[in-house]
Amino acid sequence: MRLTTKGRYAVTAMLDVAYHSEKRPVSLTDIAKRQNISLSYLEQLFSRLRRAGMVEGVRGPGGGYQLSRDAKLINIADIITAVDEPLDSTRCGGQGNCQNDQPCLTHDLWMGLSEQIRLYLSTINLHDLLQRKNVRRVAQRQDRRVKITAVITAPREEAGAETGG
Amino acid sequence: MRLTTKGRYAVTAMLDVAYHSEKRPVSLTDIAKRQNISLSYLEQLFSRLRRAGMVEGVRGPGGGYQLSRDAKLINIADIITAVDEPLDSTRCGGQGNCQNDQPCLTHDLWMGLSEQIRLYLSTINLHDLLQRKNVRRVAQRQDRRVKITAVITAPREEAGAETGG
DNA sequence: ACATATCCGACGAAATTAGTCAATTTTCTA
DNA sequence: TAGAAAATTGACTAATTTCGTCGGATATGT
Repeated sequence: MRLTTKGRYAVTAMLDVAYHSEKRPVSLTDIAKRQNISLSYLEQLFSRLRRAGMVEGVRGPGGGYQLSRDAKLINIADIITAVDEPLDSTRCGGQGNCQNDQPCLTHDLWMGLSEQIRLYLSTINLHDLLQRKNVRRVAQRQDRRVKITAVITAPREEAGAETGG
Repeated sequence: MRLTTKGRYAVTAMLDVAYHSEKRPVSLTDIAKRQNISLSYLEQLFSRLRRAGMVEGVRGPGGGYQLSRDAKLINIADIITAVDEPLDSTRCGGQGNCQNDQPCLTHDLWMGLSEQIRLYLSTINLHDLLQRKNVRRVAQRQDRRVKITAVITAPREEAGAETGG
């Protein structure tokens, strides 16, 4: 279980989808604005998330992504492993070939740690996260800051007060 | 608490010191051979470990490094934080400035995870690790494979069978 | 004196991560 | 049917980190 910013972005984006996709799919453009992640990078991430069966893409205007199953059934560990390359074998992680085809001195230690992390993150699912007060507060702040493109054919409005907080 | 190969190398090297330094200091050259870590990289790591007060360097022939306190009093979390830059502030780790001076959506989640990892690694010290059967077995295998420079003025021996496994 | 070995800092290559760009396909709406 | 919205794909680039090298300086045992 590797921990990189890639995985963190993925979890953040999935949380955004879980929070906003009850009525309609969530476009990556909206996620990009709210979460300050580049659209192109989100495309990469959701390509993997989709192939991992965690989200479904809906094409065309008004489309976007939505969870492919209940938020309670998607835990954080799943999301992270979905977007990170499974290069457990190259590093000391997978097999015990860390030192000339033999396990290195601390092989078991890192295996145990990896398992600990996985266990911890497996206990947390998207639904749980959304219940947390801090998460909801941040999500509401983001919604206020960013005018999304929810109404499809709405006339272009001059959204004032962009710079303010 | 970041987890990189740097930290893994440091823990491995410290474990090597703990295992071998009961009688005399352990030279970085020996660690390099046993653990397959480059001497120059070890110098970097031990520079930090020394400044963190975990090891003491002994100069001159027969010198090397030894633990500065009992192996029971050195835990894994300490070692890793000693060699890794404390760039918690730049990443989402330290303050809550992950998104425009505000905490990002998953800030608390990563803080909690970080704490979990730290707690887990704090419970393991070098002495504990050395008691593990797998660790001892690997250490003994390494000792057989590598002829160390224990005897200072020993005549140079042609150590054969280098390419094999 | 000399060899061993820590100590120190700067440098550079290789690997990995993060992010961009360009193009295609699908689907909705008019 | 045209046009726009949006997913989908893959190659490419930039930035960062890791890993390792080099050249020295200092200390110390024989």
